[in-house]
Amino acid sequence: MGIEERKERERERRRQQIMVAAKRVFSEKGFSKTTMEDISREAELSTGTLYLYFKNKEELFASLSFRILQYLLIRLEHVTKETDKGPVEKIAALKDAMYDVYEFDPLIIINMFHLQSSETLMNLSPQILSDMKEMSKKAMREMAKIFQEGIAEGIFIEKHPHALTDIVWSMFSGLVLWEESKRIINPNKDFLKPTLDIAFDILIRGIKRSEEPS
Amino acid sequence: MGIEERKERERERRRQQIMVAAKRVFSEKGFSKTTMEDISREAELSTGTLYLYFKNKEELFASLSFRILQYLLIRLEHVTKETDKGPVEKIAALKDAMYDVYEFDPLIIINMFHLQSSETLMNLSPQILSDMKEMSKKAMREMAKIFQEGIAEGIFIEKHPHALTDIVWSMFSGLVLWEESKRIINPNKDFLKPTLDIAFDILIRGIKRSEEPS
DNA sequence: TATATTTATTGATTTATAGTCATTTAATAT
DNA sequence: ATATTAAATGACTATAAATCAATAAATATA
Repeated sequence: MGIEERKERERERRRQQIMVAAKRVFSEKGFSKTTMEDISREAELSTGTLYLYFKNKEELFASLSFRILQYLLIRLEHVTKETDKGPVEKIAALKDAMYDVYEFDPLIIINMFHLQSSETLMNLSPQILSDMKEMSKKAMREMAKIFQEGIAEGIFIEKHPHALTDIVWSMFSGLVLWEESKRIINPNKDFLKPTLDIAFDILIRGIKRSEEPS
Repeated sequence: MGIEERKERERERRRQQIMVAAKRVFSEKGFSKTTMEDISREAELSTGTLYLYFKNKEELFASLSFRILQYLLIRLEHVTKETDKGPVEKIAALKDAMYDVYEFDPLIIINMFHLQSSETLMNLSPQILSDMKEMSKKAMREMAKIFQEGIAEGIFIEKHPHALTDIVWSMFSGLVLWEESKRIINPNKDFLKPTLDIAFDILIRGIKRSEEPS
């Protein structure tokens, strides 16, 4: 029964081949200006074939986002595992992880945030949607750990860790999108890094319990 | 020369008529699922006419966003003018203003944030683009005033007011988008208000100078 | 090895919709 | 009453997503 397995491998290969081509084109042209024909040309396949592996354009794009989220999750798990770091340092590491992921492919990240909408998500197949849901749940849970730890240690004030996670994530995605749209007016200026630093400074100050004499 | 003036008024009327129809359809179906034909049917006009008043679908949508930003600006100006309030209270009022604007038409706001991307903005005519730019600059300047005041009074820590403004705006838009995309998975749960409250609590704590004995 | 069956791929075709433009209709000026 | 200008129309064009009947390739069967 080796044939079935090889076929499965080949199928996965082709899927990856399409994703590699798609990533190239999307990164260069952005989501809406990329056509399925562009991708099929880049992948040296016909348009029809793309639809054998991905339900539609959105789903193909979502698969790329999924890979990036996978990578982010690994980075986050690494951060929470570092036992030598305290919660405050872990939040700084969290920021770095997020920023690194952004830098890895800004355009895919930007578009990912744009497509993170009901209009788009509802076009995905239940399988992919549930995979994405699972992945982001895991990432959020990982981040929440840091806040839980800080609260447990009495370093952070008592707020729902999940709410804090939502805030961090929103702040990050919001800043990425806002700085990107500011760049249209001022193409040379990129304040993402410094603004993100300030945002995290404030966040840490804001959740830290005011030191009291012991 | 009264005819020219009347014509101008009529032209503006028709423009508004289209925008009213567009708002109805966009609010109901979202940006991408709305067709220009839908809007023209709702406005009881032909498709061609829409293009006499708006360069394209994005520009028609942007005009709706523009109106909302205008309304937000008025609210913000009101907040900064309230001399009886301190900077901290003004930030709370800022949050309320933002949330009210969101509640006025959530779908338009959500889509506005989604379309706040280079891909879309570059499709707008220079006129509209520069109007939008001007409007958001004004809104940002208004918000920055609050931070400047707080810093001048020694209540807030010394951070660039414009960076703080960017952070507040990003946090708001990020939360709106994130809570919306969470609603696809959990349609009945809406945590925007409480999470926004927590976010602003943390922000205020984070920018407040720690009280020192005088 | 030759033939049948299954699976993968193709690209021409269908479908949908944004945007255009020649024509018509209405308003105003002469 | 007629000419000119402006506004509106909707059939048409262009583009791109998605489909599907036809074809090619791979595998199983005799």
